[in-house]
Amino acid sequence: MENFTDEEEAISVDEEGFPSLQLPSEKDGSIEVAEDSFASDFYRCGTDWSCLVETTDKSSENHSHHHHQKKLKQTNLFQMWGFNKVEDTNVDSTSALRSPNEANAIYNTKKKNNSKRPMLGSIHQNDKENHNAPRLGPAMNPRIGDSKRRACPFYKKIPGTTFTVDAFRYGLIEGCSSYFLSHFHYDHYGGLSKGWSHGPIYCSPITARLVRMCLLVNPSFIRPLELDIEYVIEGVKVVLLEANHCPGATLILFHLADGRCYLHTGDFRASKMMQSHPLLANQHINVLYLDTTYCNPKYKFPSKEDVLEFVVKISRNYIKNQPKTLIVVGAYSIGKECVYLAISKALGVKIYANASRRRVLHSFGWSELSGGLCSRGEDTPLHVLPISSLRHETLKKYSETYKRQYTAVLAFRPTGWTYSETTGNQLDLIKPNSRGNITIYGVPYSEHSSFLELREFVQFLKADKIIPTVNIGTSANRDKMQSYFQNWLRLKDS
DNA sequence: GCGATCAGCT
DNA sequence: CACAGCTGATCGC
Repeated sequence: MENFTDEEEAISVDEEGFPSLQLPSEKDGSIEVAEDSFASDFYRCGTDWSCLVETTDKSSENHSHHHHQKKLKQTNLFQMWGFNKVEDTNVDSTSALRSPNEANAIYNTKKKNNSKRPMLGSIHQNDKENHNAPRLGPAMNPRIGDSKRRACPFYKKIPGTTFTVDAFRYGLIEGCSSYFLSHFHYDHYGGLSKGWSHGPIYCSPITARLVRMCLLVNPSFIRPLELDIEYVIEGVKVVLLEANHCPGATLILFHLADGRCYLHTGDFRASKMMQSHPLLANQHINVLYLDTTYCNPKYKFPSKEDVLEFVVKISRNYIKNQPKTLIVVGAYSIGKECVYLAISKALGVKIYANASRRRVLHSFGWSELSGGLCSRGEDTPLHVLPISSLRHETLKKYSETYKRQYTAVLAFRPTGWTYSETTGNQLDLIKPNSRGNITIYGVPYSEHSSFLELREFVQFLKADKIIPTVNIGTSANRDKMQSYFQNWLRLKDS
């Protein structure tokens, strides 16, 4: 995922998504720092971004620099970049006029699968970066000139190339001739639709199929790349690697002609397998664009295998005690298939999913999964439902349909993580939410790296520079993450 | 009228 | 908390 949640001080940026440089021009009034020199300075520096302060600007960081060093490093840096508090005079004037959204969605029984919605109900309509971070101000959400369109943020652009990653919601990006898509989740493909015409889209074969099937993008723009194969695109060697996230998700490795090497993780869950991958094992990485979703020590969760084992164990127990139990697994779009597949295999039952979901699941070309699907809910006690319907009321209503066959409902909500200080790694401490004959388990089946997995990956890769791509909405978060990276690499080296 | 985008919410 | 959206309202065309 990629989102910004916290508030951010208002910051100004240029049209490239780089923070705008508004240096006090005491020399001659003209700012001579060209955009690319700024960009290259940015990318040249290591994980210690503060080196930019010294090399580029000395005037704006003179006072109180020495005592609060740690705290002010990035603050000063961002100040240097023009990340100053500025008045947000450019507020979208129309937004103030909009009537407040009453959001009174009590019970909407209207059916919604009849329209041309691409896949599991409606899948492309909203935009997380937009609404979760509108107060980022123009910072990471820059707008181009007066228009309402945001500019592509700098960390989605691969320096030294004409490539961007997961940057479809910015219209035509100047200087971008190839658009990479790391995986098929809304917050990454947002902006892609039938009318896309801004350039070729490079992605894995599975993602390519989904882009065509679900978004109806013109196939002439879709360029599937096999995993683990080196392609040369505009003089840059590119390889997609398995990301261990959702089906079709990839890491993207860029080998520039000048020898520089960049790795973009998209969304991923770091694993030991990645460390033995021949293309990563002995590869010096200059810049790592890192999925930092759980880059905080409070996020400790078990391996996928442990969670699957737990889910299977619970399912078996329920069936044993209550043979007439309907098992429901929640899922949104793609991802977490293993949860219901594991139950299906353990209990020897088929998996029911609605037609649109089946279409998507079949498109993976994963025969084990395809073979386990069935199209009639009456034929199996294992159902996949949208995660939004995993609530007591909804499940109760749903089970009414099958009341002849089932007297109880056991539901699993693989929420990525279920936070509980005490639970931690110990799955057995997970308490289900039960009401009547409906039981809902939240299980920490994550498709992002845990804090420790992230640390291990970073220490393995030893990239010169790390650019986090998630939770970067506040300078406090950015500072915190950079200091983790520094510690991880310092302790490892010395 | 349609697709895209918005705020609010989970 | 924050996963990866969902929903209804509104905007631009």
